[in-house]
Amino acid sequence: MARGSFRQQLLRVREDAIIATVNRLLAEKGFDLMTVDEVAADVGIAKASLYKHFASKEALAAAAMVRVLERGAALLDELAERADLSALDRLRAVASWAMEQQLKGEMPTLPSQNSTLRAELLGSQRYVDLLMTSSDRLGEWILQAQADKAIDPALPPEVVLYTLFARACDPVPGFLKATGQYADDQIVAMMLRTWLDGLRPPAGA
Amino acid sequence: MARGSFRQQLLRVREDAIIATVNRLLAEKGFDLMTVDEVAADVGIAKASLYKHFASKEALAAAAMVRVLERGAALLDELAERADLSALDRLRAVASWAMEQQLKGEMPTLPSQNSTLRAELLGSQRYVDLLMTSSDRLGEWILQAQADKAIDPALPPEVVLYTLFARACDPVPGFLKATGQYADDQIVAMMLRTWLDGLRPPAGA
DNA sequence: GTCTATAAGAGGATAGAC
DNA sequence: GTCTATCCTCTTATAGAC
Repeated sequence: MARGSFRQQLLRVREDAIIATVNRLLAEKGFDLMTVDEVAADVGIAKASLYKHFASKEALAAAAMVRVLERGAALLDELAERADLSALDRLRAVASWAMEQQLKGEMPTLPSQNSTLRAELLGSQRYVDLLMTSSDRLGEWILQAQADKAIDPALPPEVVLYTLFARACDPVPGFLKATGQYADDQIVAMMLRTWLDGLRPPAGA
Repeated sequence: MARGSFRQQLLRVREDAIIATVNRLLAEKGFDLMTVDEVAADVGIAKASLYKHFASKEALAAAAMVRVLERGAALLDELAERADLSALDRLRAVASWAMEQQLKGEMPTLPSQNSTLRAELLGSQRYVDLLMTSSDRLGEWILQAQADKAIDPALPPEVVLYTLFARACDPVPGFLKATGQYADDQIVAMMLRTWLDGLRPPAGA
C-alpha cells in the first residue's frame, strides 16, 4: 500500500492525535460528558479545524471505536498464529487485554442507549466489518473451547461472547482499583478467574 | 408513624408518580439523555411544578435511586427471615431480583463518572444509609457462604459484593433479550449460573 | 486547513401571576 | 403548588477571513 504524500502523512498524524485524545476522554468521562471544545483544546487546534477532520461528535467517537477494534483485531491476528495456545488461552488473553486497557484508562466505552450514536456506528462500514470479523473469530475459539470441554458446551456460544465483550466495560475492575488494595494484574487475574470458572462445565460432566 | 394530613398524602402520591416516571426513564435512556421536560410531560405537570418537589435533575435521580434501594432493602428483610435459605440462596435471590428489575426496564442506573451526580448522591443521608446497611447485610451473607464453602473463601468478599452490584447493571441480559431467543427467566438462570459458578471454590478444595 | 467569531438550539432552572 | 413564559448557560456546528 502506498503511503501517500508527505502532506497526507501529516494529516494522518494529526488525526491520530485527535483520535488518541478522543479515546482517552471517552474512557474518562464517557460520550455525553465529553465536549468537542474539550477535544479541540486538548489536541491544541481550533474547534472549526476539528470539524474539517470529523463531521460530528458522533464521528469522533466512531473513529475512536474503530481504532480500538483495529487494535483488538491485531491482537486476534497474533493469537491465531500461536499454535502453543489453546482456544481457552486465546479467549483469556483477549479478555485480559481488554481489562488492562480499561484499567489504564484507554478503553473507550459508549452509551448503548444513544440512538444517534448507534446509527453513526452502524453506518460505518469499517466499524461493522471489524466487529463482525472479530466476532466470527472469537466465535470459532469459543466453539473450540467447548469442544475441548474447557467451556461448558451447554452454554449458548453467544452468552460466552457477550460476557467477553461485557468484561471490557465492566465497572468492577475500576471499583477494585479505587480501593487501592490491588495492583492491576491482581485485579485482572481475579476477574479472569471468576469469569472463566463461571463458564466451566459442571464438575460431574 | 403518623400518616399526615390528607393534603400531605396527596403530595406523597404525586411525588411517587414522579419518581416512578424518573425511574423508568433512567432505566430506558440513562441520566444524561433523560430531560426534565420529558419527565414533566410524562407525569403531566408543568416543569416549574416539578421543581417545587425536587430541587434539581440530580435530586430527581437521587430520589429514584433511594426508591430502588428501599425496595432492595425490603427484599433483604424478607430473605433474612427465611430460615430455610442458605446464605448462597439469599445472595442468589438478590441477584435474581436485580436482573429481573433490569429486564423489566425498571432498574435505574447512573453514570459513575458524573461527579455532580455523585456529589448529590453522597450528600443524601438516606441514600448513603441504605447503601451502607444493605452492603453490611450482603457482606455477612457473603462471609457465611464462604464459611459454607459455597463461595471460595480465597476471594476477597468485596469482589463478590461488587460483582453482585454489577449484575444489576450488566448489559449482557439486555443483549440476550434483544436476540429474542430467550425468555427473561432463562436469561436470569444463565446469568446466575455463570456468576455463581465463577465464585465457587476450586474443584480440588 | 487553520483561525476567530457567531449562529442555532437544547435543556436546566426560575419569575411572577393565580 | 400549579401554571405560562422566559432566562441563561452550555454545546454542537458553521460562516467567512486568511
